[in-house]
Amino acid sequence: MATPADATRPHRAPLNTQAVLRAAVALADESGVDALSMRKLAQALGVAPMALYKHVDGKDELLDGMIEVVIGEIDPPEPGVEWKTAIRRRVLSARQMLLRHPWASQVIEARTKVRPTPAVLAYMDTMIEIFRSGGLSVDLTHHALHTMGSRLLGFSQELFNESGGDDQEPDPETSRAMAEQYPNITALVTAITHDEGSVVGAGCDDQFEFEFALDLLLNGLERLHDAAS
Amino acid sequence: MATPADATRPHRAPLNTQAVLRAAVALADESGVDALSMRKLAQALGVAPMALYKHVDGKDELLDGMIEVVIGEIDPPEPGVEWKTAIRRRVLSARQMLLRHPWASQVIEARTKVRPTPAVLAYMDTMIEIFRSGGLSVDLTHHALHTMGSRLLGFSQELFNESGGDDQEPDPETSRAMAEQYPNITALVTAITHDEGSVVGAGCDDQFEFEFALDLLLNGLERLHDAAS
DNA sequence: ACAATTAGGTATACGCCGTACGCCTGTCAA
DNA sequence: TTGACAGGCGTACGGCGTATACCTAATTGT
Repeated sequence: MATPADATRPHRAPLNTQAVLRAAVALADESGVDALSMRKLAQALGVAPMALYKHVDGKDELLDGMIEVVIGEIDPPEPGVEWKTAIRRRVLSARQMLLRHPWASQVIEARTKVRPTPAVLAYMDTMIEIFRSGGLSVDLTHHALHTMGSRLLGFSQELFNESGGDDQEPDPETSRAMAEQYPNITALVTAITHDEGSVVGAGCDDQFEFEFALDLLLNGLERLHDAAS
Repeated sequence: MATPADATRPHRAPLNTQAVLRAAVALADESGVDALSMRKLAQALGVAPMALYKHVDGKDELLDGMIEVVIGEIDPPEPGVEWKTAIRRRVLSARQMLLRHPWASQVIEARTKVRPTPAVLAYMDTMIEIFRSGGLSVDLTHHALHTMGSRLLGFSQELFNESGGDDQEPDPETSRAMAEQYPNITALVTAITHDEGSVVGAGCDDQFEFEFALDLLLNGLERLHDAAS
C-alpha cells in the first residue's frame, strides 16, 4: 500500500545510474575533477561509498559515463546546412559544453587514449558525415579531422586569461623581473590589454580568438577543397 | 682522503635534484605518468621515499621540474631564419619531444593551468619574438598564439592510430556492429588504410598529418600578414 | 501462500598514495 | 674540539579505490 515515495523509513530515492552520473558531473563542475572521489561522491548522494558500485563499474567507468553525459549536451547537427556552417556550429556548441565543464577536456582526452566512449565515436562519426556530404574527399576529410584535433603547442592557452592564475596583483618588483626575463610576453600582454578599452579588466576575448582559429582553419580547408575541384 | 666515489659504505652517488628529475622523467617515459609515485621513484633510485623531499618540494614541484627538463630538450631558435621556417622548426622540435615523452602533454597542460613554469614562459617568449621580428603585428601574433594553442576538438587525435587502442584483432561480429553504428568512421578508416599500400600496417602517417595542419595554419597566417601590408 | 531470488545498501578491510614529523649520522667549518 | 648542517631513514596519519561478505526488503515462480 505504501508508495515508494512515502515509505516509512527515511528512504532517499533509490539512486539509479543516471543520478550517479549527474551528481558526479555536478561535483566535478564545482570542485574540480581532482576532488572527485568515490567517497566524496557517495557522501554528496547521502550514501555509503560502496553503494555506488551497484550502479557504476568503478571509477574509470564513472568517468566514461560522465563523458557520455556531457557529450550529450552538444547540439545535434542540423541537416541541410552548408558544411562549413554546420561544422562551425557544431564545434562552437562543443566549446560551450567544454566551458561549462572545465574538467571535460582533460578527462575526455585521457579516457579516449584508453578507449573512446560510444558518444565520442558517434560525435566523430557525425563530423565525418558533415564533411563528406559537403563534398570533401576522403583524404581531405581525414586531414581536416587531424587538423582540428591537433593542438600544435600543447599548452599556452591559459597564459593570458588571468595573467598567471593567482588572484593577487603582482607586486612591482616581480612584474619588473617578469618584464626583464620575458620581454616579449610582457610587451604583448601590455599591448593587448591596453588596446580597446572595451575589454573589461585584463585579458582577451577568448570567444573571438577561438572563432579566429576555427575560421582560419575552415577557410584553409575550403580553399584546398575548391582547388581540388 | 676518500673521494666521494670510493667511500667505505655502500654510498650511492649523493643524489641531487637533477638526478631525481631525470629519474622521474625516465620512469614516466617507461611506465606512464600514472605509475609515477614518490614511493616508486624512490625505489628506482634505491632510496627511502622521504629522501626525495630533501631535493624536491613535493609531487607538484617534481612535475614542474620534469616539465623544465623536457622543455629544455626543444631545440633553441636559430637566428636569421625567416619567421615561418623558424616557427615550423621549433614546433616540429617540440613535437619530437612530446613524442619522446607521451606524458608531457598532459602534465604541461595540467600544471600550466595552475602556474606556468619558467621554461614554459621562456618558450612562449621566444615564439613571440620570432613572430614579432618576422614583422607580424602584435594583434596577429596574439591571434597566432591562440590559434596554435587551441585544439578545437579536444580529443579524437588517437582514434585512427591503433583503431581502438587494444591489441587484438576485432572479431567479425563486433566490427560489423561498429560498421553499423559508425558508418562514416568505418568508411573513412577502411578507405585510408586500403589506399597506398606503402603504409606498413593500418593507420596513417602522423608526421604528415601534423605537418599538414601546421602548414595549413602557417600559410593562413602568412596570407593575413601579407594582406595587412 | 510461501519460498527463493534478487536489487539496493552497508561495514570492514587491504594495499596503495602523498607527506608531516622526528631522528640519526657522517662531513666540515670555526 | 665542537657544533651546524646536509642527506637519508622510520613511523604514522589521513585519503584513495575497491574486493568481499553481509543484511534487508521487495519481487517473483510455483
